[in-house]
Amino acid sequence: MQNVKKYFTEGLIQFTILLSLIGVRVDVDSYWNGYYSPLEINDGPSSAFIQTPFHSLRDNWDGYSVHPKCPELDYFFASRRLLDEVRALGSPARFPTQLSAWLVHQVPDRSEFGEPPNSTSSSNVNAGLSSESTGEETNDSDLLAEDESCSTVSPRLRGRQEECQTATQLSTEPGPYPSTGACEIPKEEVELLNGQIDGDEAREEPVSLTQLALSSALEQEGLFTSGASPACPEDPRPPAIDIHQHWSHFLSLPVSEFDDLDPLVPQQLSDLDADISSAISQDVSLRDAMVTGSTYDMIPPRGGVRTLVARQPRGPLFQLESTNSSDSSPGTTTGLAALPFTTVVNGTSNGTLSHGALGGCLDEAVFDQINLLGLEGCLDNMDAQLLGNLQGIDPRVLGDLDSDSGLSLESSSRGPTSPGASEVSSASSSSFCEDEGGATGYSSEADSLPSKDIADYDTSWSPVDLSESVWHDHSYSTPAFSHPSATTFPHKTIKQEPFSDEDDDGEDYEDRELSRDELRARALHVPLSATEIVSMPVEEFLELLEGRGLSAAQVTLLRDIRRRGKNKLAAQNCRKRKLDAITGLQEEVERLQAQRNRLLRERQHTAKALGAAGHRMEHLSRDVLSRLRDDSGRPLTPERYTLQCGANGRVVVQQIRRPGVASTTAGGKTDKRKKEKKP
DNA sequence: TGTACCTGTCATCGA
DNA sequence: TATCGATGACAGGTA
Repeated sequence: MQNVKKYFTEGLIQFTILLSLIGVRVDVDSYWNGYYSPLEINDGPSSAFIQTPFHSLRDNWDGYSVHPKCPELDYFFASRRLLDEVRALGSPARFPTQLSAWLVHQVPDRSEFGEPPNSTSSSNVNAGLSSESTGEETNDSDLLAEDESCSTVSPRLRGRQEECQTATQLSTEPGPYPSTGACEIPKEEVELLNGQIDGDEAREEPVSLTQLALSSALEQEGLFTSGASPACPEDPRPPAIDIHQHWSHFLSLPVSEFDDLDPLVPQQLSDLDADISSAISQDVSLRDAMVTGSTYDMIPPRGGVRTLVARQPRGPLFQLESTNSSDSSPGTTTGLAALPFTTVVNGTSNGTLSHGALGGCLDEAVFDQINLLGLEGCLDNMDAQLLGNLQGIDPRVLGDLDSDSGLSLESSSRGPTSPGASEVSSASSSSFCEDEGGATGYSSEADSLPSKDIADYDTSWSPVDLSESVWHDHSYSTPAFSHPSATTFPHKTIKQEPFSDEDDDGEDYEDRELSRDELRARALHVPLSATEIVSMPVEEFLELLEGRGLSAAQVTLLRDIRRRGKNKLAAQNCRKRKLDAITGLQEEVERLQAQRNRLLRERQHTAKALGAAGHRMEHLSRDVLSRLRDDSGRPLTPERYTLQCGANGRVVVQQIRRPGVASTTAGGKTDKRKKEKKP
C-alpha cells in the first residue's frame, strides 16, 4: 500500500507540475484528500480508479490533446467505456446502436436530475460507480473549484462542470461491475459527499426493465439508478450480478420496445444545439488545446454531450475560434464544429441515434466501434448535418475553407480537407502548419499575419537576416517563402504533389517549386510570401510600401505580385463561373429536352384519348340513333342523321344534308326534323 | 508534331 | 484617383 501511495504521490506531483507549467493551479490538498478514498485504499491496484487512471489519461491521452482543466474529458472516457460495456455484453444486430447512444446520452443528465454523483444508487448503467468515484469526484471538485476561482466562470458554466463531474465518476471506473470493495465505503463519507450536491433524490424504487424501456429519459435515469446499489452496505446482493441481470434483460427486450427509446435521444439534442455556443465559451482551453497538438478537441456542450473536433494543427480556423470563443455566436460554434476535418460530429440525429451522444464519444476508437455497429449511415447523416452547419459559419471562415469559388489560391487544392493537406501537414513540421492553414487565400489568419510578420521582419529586410530567417529555413516555419505548396498557386500545388515526395533535395526542389514572382521576391530580398502580399489588407500593403524605405524595384515587385496574385484569383473565379454557367446551361438544356419529350408524350397520349373519345361518341351516336324512329316508324340511320349538342345543352337529331337527296326525306315531310332529347 | 486543355498574365472596363 | 473584381485574350506548359 505504501508503494501504491508513493506511486500516486509521485504521479500527482508530476501531474501538478505539468498543470502549473501550463498555468493551471491545482489544489493538491483537496485533491489528495479526495484521491485516497477508503475505497481506493482498500481496493488497492484493483480498484476501478487505478485501473482507469483518469489523471494520466486526462493529460496523456494522445498527447496533450485535452486541456487538463477540462473535466469534460471524463465524459469522453465514460462514453468510450460505456460503449465497450455494451459491446462486451453482447448485443443483437440493431440494438447496440440505440443502446450506446442512449447510454452515452444518459451520462451527462445525471446531475441535472439531482442525483448525487456518488449516490449508492448511481451504479445504474455502469454499476461500478458508487464510492469508487468519490475520490475522483473530489478531485474534480477541486478542479471545479479551480475553475470557480476564475472570474469568467459563469453559473451556467458551473452547471456544465457539475454535469461533467458526474461524467467524471463514470469515467473513473473501468468496468460494468464494481468491486466488492465498493461496499466498504463509509456511509458517513457517502452522505458527506452526497451532501456536496444538492438535490439528493435517491428515492428510486425498483422498476421492471420493460417499464424502463418505455419510460422517459428521466424515468430511465431513476430506474437505472434504482436497479442496483452496489455501494450500499445494506444490499447483500452482488450489485454486479444485479446489473448484469438487468442488462441481460434489457438486451433481451424486443426491438419494438427499444423503438420507444428513440425519441428520447433527440429530445435532449435540442439542448445541445441551443447551448453549444455557451459550451464553446466554456471551453476556455481551446487556445491551449490548439497549441498543444493533434487529435481531437472536445467541445463540451450542454448536457455533457461533446463535439469531438479533429484538431487542425494551428490552422486559422482554430485561431479564429479560440479568439472568438467568448462571443459564442452560432456561427462561431458551427464553424468550430464544422472544421474541415470530417471527423466532426455534431448536430441532431435522425431519431435512431443520438447525434450529440455520438459526438461525445467519437474518437478514432469509437469511430471504429461505430462502424462495427453499423452506424455508417448515421455518420453520413452527420456529414449532412455538418454541411448544414457549414452554412452558419462565419463567412470569413468559409472563405478559409473555400475562397469563394473553390478555385482559390489554396483552398481548393490544399484545403484542410484535402488529402494533400493532410499529407503535408503530417509530413512537414508542425511549425509549417500555420502557414499551411493560412495559405488558404484570404484567410483570417493570412489577414492577420502580415502585420505581425512585418513587425517580425522589421529588422529583417537586410539579406543577412533573411538568410537566417527565411532562405535557410527549410523547416517551413516561416510564412515567407516557406514552401511552394503553401504559397499562392494552386495549380502548382496540385501538380507538385506527385513529385513532392520524390524530390527531397532542398534547393533545387525549392527553385523549381517557387513561382516566378517568388523567385523575384527572393532576389530582391522581400521577406514576405506571395500569399501574404496578396492577402494582406490594402492599408497594410500601402503601409508596407511606404513605411519600409523600399527600393523602387521592391515596390514595383510587391505591387506586381499583389496585382498578379489577385488577378489570378479573379481569373480562377471567372473560369469557375464560366464553367458553372456552362454546366448550368447544359443542365437547363437537358431539363428542357426532358420537358419537351414529356410534352410530346402527353400530346400523343392526349391524341389517343381524344381518338378513343371520338370512337365512343360515334358508337354512342349510333346507339342513340338506332333507338329513335322517324315519322314513318323507321329507325334513324347515322348516314342520314346525326346528333348535335345545342348551346342550351339539349341534344338534337339533325338530318344530314346531302346534295341531291336532301329534299327526299322520309315520308315526304320536312327534310329537317328535330327530335329533342333530354340531355 | 499538332492539338486540347490548364493556368498564369495582361489589358481593359466598371463599380 | 486608387483599388479591386470581372473578363477577354494571349502565351506557355503539359499530356
